Amino acid sequence: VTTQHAMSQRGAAGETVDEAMELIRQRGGRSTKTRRAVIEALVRAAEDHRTAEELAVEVQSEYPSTNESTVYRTLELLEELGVVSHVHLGHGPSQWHLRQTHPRWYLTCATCQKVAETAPHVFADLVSQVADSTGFTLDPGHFAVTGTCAECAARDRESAPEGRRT
Amino acid sequence: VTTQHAMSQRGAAGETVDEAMELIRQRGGRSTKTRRAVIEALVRAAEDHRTAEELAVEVQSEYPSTNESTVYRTLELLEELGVVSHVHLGHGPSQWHLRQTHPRWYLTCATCQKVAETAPHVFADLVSQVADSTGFTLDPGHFAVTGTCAECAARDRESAPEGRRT
DNA sequence: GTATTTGCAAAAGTTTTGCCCGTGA
DNA sequence: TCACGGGCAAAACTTTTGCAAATAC
Repeated sequence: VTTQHAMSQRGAAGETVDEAMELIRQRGGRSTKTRRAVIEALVRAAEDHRTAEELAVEVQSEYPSTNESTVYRTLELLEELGVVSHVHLGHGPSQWHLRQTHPRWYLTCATCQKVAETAPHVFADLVSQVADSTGFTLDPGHFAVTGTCAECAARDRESAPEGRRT
Repeated sequence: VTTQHAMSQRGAAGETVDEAMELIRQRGGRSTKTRRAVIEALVRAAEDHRTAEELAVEVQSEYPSTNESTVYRTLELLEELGVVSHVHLGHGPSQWHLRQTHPRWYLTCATCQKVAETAPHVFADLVSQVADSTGFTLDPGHFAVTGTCAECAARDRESAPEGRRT
């Protein structure tokens, strides 16, 4: 799930953190070590995702008393500020990441749980067609689209061409 | 969320139920009143969705002692048999329905929770492009795609053109 | 100094599991 | 008969909430 061009979110890594803290302050919030540590952990994750629990563990390595509920509250705040987003990749917990400048679609294999991302242009026509026919503006990255990856499809084709599990 | 052509799943309503019970028996399972009642409730739901809890309430009106865990176990069994599917329309509980012969995509408005369905042809190009570029066979109906409906987009445009909530 | 954040503990919401009795074939 | 299914209670898992103590400004 990791790709290239790691942290070109909005300048260098440190900038992202400082800008986020600045946004919090502008909004009347306070700049705390825990909040900064959560953002830093997400910057380190780069193009990867992290669950709230994983972030809590990471933050705790620096500030051991950090509670998971604080991480949840911080993520909620950062999401309101547009700094982070969460995506549902499957049946497990939400996955968090810095908000991307280029939205993407996530595909998860219903059989092996592998996650693939797709280039935005693949969806461009779809987005405009849906907008025209239904008035909906699609927000691609919030729920993954499930499917079956090439390998699992090949394997399934041999054994049981019946039923469908997810 | 209800549309026309109610129960043309595979023949008439009763047939669907009998066929499902037959599948259960073929597999070595037993034909019980509770299992039949769950399928009947889904047939009555037609094109609509039901949560496990809603199904439990409905079944309990006929068999009051029915437990929710039995409904979950029945749904799991029926899903393995390919009779029913569940879809995640948003952050709430799974939504269940008879497996459709025509798969569809669900769009949920992240702001007002409204659910729209789209004609499959809108996604046809997407499905083949994704297959070509990634090898994934998309299974459209398992996770809804979120977005913003026309009304909510209009309302948002007036007040806060900033941030993004979901 | 005081409003905001945090840790802690408990609860909420959905789904799963263990166990033992009841039921279908 | 006897393996399978169901009721019940408890647990698992993720997330939210209330409250008092700690912290930022």
